[in-house]
Amino acid sequence: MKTESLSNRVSKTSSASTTLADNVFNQIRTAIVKGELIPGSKVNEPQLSRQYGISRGPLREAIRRLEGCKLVEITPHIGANVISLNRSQTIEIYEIREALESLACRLAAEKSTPKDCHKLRELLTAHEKQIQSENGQLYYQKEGDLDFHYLIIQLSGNARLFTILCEELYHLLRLYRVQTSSKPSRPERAFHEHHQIVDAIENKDAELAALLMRRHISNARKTLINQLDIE
Amino acid sequence: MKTESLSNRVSKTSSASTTLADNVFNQIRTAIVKGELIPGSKVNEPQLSRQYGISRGPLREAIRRLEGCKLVEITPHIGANVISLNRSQTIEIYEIREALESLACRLAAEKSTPKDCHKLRELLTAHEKQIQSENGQLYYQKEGDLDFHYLIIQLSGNARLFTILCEELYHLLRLYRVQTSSKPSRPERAFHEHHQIVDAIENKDAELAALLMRRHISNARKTLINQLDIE
DNA sequence: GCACTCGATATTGTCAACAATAAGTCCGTA
DNA sequence: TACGGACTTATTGTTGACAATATCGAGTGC
Repeated sequence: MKTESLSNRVSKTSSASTTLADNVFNQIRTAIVKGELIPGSKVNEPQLSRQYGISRGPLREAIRRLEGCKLVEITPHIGANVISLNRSQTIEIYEIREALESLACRLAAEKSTPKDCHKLRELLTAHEKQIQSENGQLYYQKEGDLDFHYLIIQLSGNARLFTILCEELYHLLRLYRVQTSSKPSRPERAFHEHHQIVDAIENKDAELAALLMRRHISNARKTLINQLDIE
Repeated sequence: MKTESLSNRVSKTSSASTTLADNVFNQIRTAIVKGELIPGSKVNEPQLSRQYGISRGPLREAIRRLEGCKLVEITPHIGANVISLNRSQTIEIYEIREALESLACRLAAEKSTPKDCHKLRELLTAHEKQIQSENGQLYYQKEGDLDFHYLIIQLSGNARLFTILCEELYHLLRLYRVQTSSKPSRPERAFHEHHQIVDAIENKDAELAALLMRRHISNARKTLINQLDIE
C-alpha cells in the first residue's frame, strides 16, 4: 500500500484479478519470463511482498503455482530460486516439443475445418507482409512464430496438450531466450517450413503434417545446439 | 493435534517430511489417486485442516501444488474440487502419452547400455513368472505394467519427460482407473508387445522402438475407447 | 404453489504476529 | 592469517484472527 515506488508495476498483465495470489502469480511469471527476475536468483518473500504490496500468505501461494509451472525451484527452509535452464535442459524441452507439436499438428490436420485453414493462411500471409515490410529479421522476435504454433495447438482440440505446451514449456523456452539473449535467426527457412505445414493440414494429410512439424522443430533444435556449440 | 480421530491416517506415505505443506501435499495426492477423495468432490479447507491437524496456511499451499499437478481445480472464492476426468479428457491424455512415451522409447534405445537392457529383461521375466504363478490377470493390477514404462522413461535420460509423465499424467490416469473402476484386461497381448519393445531397444533400433511403443499405447487407448463405448 | 429477497451461516481470502531454521558477523584461538 | 564457534540478523514456516464472498434457508409477496 505504502511502497508503490519504482518497481511495483512489473507488468501490465491482469492488474485486476479476483484474488491477490492469482494476480501476483501472473505478475511474477511475466517478470521471470521477461528476464526482470534473473534466472538462478533468489525469490525473496519479504522483498516481493513489499514490492507488490501484499502479505506473504498469497505471495507464497503464488510461488507454489510458479513451482507447478517449473519456473521456480523451492528448497525447504531455504526458499525459492528462479529456474535457470542449462544447455541440456533446453534440449530436453525441445525433444518434448518435437513429440508434442508433431502430435498437435496431426490432430489439427485431422480436425481442422476449411475455416480453420483459412485462419492459418491469414496468419502466415500477415506475417509474410510483416517480413517484407520490416526486412525479415523481426519475424521471430515479434513472436509471429509462436502465434503460428499456438494456433495449430489450439486447432488440435486437445486442451491438455495446449496447457502443457503453452502454459508450461513455452514459458520456459521464452525464459531461455532471454537468459542467453539468443536471437533465433533462420526466418526464411522456418517460414517456408510453415507454409509446407499448412499445405499438409489443408490437404488433410495428417501423417505428413506431423512429420513436417517434427522436422521443423528438430531443425530449430539443431540450430540451437550449433549455436550453443559456437559460444 | 486433538482430533486425530478416525480419518486422520489417510495414507502412509511420508509422514515425516520437512515441511507441513509438502507433507500434506503428498498425503492428499495419494488420497486423491487412491480414490479416497472422490473425483468432483469439494476440497473443504476447514475440514482438511482439522483432519490433518495443520492450519489453513500450509494446507492452501498444498492445494496450490495439487492445482499444479492438475489434480484439483480451483475456482476463486468458491474453492477447489478434485478433478474428474471424462471420456474425452482421458483420451487426450492417452494421445499425449502416445507421443511422449514413443519419444522416451526412442531415447532409451539410443542411450541404453547393455546393463540397462539387462534390467529391462529382468523386469519382464520377473513379471512373466508372476503372471504364470498368479494366472495372468494380475499383471496390470499390480502395476507391473507401469514399472516397465517407468523404467523406460528413466532410461530415456530426459528428466523433464520423466516429470511430465510420471509426476503428472500417470497420477491422472491412475485416478481415472479408480474413478471408473476399470480393470485393464489385455495382459498377454500387452506382454508380448513389451517383449518386442525390449528387443528393439536391445538392438539399438530407436525408430522401431519408438514405433512399437506408440502402437502399444495406441492399442491401450483403443481398448479403453471400446470399453467406454460398451458402458 | 412459486419466485424472490433478505438474513444467517459457512467457506474462502488476507493479514500480521510468532516460531523455527538458515545465513551472516564478530570474536577468539591456534 | 586461517579456522571455528557463539551471537545476531534475516528469511522461511506456521498459526490464529479478521474481512470478504458465497451458500443455504426462511420468510414474504404474488
